Amino acid sequence: MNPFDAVRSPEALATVPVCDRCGSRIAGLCQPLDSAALDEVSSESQQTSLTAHSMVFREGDPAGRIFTLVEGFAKLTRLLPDGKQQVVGFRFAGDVIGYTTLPTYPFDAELLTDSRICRLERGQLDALLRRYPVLERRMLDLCVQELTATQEQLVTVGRRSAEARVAAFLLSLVEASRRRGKPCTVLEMPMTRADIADFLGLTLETVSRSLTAFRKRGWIREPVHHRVEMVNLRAVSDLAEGLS
Amino acid sequence: MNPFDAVRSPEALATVPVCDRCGSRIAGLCQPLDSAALDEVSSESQQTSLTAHSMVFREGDPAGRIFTLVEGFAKLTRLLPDGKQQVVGFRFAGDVIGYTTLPTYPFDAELLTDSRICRLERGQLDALLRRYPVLERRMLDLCVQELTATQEQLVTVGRRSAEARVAAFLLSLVEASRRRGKPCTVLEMPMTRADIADFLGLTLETVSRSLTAFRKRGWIREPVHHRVEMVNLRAVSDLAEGLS
DNA sequence: CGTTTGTTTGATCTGAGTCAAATAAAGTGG
DNA sequence: CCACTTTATTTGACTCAGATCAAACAAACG
Repeated sequence: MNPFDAVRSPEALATVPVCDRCGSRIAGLCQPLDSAALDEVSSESQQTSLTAHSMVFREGDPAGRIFTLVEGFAKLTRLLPDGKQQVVGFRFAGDVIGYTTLPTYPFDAELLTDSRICRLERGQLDALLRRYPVLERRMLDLCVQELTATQEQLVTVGRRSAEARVAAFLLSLVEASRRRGKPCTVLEMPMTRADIADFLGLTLETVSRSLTAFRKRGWIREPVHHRVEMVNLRAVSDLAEGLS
Repeated sequence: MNPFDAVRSPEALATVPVCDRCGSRIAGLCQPLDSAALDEVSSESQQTSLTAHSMVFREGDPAGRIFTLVEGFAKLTRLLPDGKQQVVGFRFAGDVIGYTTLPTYPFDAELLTDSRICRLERGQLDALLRRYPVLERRMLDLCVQELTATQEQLVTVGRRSAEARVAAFLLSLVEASRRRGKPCTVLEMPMTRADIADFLGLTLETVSRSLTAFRKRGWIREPVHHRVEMVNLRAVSDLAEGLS
C-alpha cells in the first residue's frame, strides 16, 4: 500500500523472482515484478552482446530505449564545450542505463568491456508502466539512488584531496561489487587512468601517482592489468574519509 | 497516454491551474493537478512562515514530510566527516524540498532568508499519490531534473577554473530567476561567500576575489548587499563556458 | 556602541597541473 | 608468430592557480 515500503524493506528483495534475461535481482528495473510480469518483459526485451568501446547511446540521441547492463562495465560521459570529457558515472552488471524522462539522453554511454545488455523500447516500457504501476515507483527509487550517489560524488570532487578522491573511487568499486553480491577483495577495474581522472576531476598523472603511492604503502596490489586487490581496506577508507 | 508527454510539452503548463497555497505554477509538486485535486492538497497541506537560518530538516531525520518553498531561499548541505560542509544545492521560490524515497533526508535544508513553506505529511502525500498517479510521474520528473542539474554541477566543480565556477554560479542564479518567471538582470543573492565557496568547491577568499574581478571588469554590480546586477551577461557566460 | 559576522585584500606556500620522456602493454597486419 | 604501431602507464622536473594565513574593514545585531 505505502509506496515507500519497497525501499523501507530491502530484505524483502530476497523473495523477489529474478529476471532470467537481465539477471537483475541486484539492481535492475524489473526487480519489483512478479513472475508473470517478468515473463512479459522478457518476451518484449532484446538481449544483445556488444564489444568493448561500443556506444550504447550518445548524448542528445532521442531517448527511445532503456537498457539493463546484464554483464560488463560502462562509463557515462558528458562532453564539455572545450572538448574535454567529464565522466559522470560508471555502471556495473545489474545496473539500469538510459532511463530518463527527458526527450534525449543527457550523456554518452560507452561500454568499457565486452558486455551483454538487455534492451527495451520506450513504447514497450510505457506499456509496462501502464500495466505495472509499481515500475514507475521503481524508476523513481532508482533515480533517487542515483541522485544521492551523484551528490556524494559532488562532495568527493569538491572537497577532497587527490589521494582521498582516488581512495573514494576504489571504495565505490568495492561497494559496487558488494551490491552485485560479490563482496570480494579482488576487483575488476576496466577503466583507464584517464577515465578515473575524468571522473574525479584530476589528471591521469595524478591518478597514476596516487595509485602508485597506495601500492608502495602496501594498501593495494594490481596482480594483472585492470584488476585491483584491496589489501588494506581500512587505510584506504580512512584516507577517503579525510582521517588520513 | 504516454507518460513522457508531460515533459515533452512544457508549453502545456500555461493552462495548468495554479496552487494558491504554493503559488507553484513554476516548478512545484502540484503542477500537473487539476483544480479539484489542488483544493484537496491545499486543504491537507500546512503553510508556515519561518525566519532566516531555520532548519527545514536535518540530514538523517526521518523523511516524514515534503515541502514546497513558497517564498524565500534555502541551501541544502551535507556534513563531511572532517566537519566541513558541502553545499549540494540552493533552492528558490517554487522549488520542492525534501522529496525522497529514502527513509531519511540525505542532507540538511536551511533557510537563507525569511521564507514561507508549504508542508505536506508523508501519509497525506502517499494518499495523494494513490489518488493522483500523475503525481508520481511528477516526482520522477523533478528527480530527473535535479539529477541532471547535479551532474551539471559535477562538471562545473570537477573541470572548471575558479572564475569559471563563480561565473557558472551566477548564471545558475539567472536561470533560477528566469524559471520563477522574473527574467530580470538584478538578482537576489542571499547566500554568503562561504556558502558559494562550499557549493563550488572553493575557498571564500577565492570567491570574493573572483567577484571583485568581475566587478572591476564591469561585468556585474552589487548595488546593495545580497543583490547582484548582471551588467555583461555575455562576458560571464563566455567565461563559464571556458571560452574566455 | 560594542560585538559578532561577513567581506576584502595582501603575502606566502603548496598540491596538483603541465610538459616531457621512458616504459610497458595491447593491438594489427604481413 | 613476430615486427610495428598505437595506446596506456609511470616517473621526473618545473610551474602556477588557488589554498592558507593574516589583517583591515564593513555591515548587521542585540
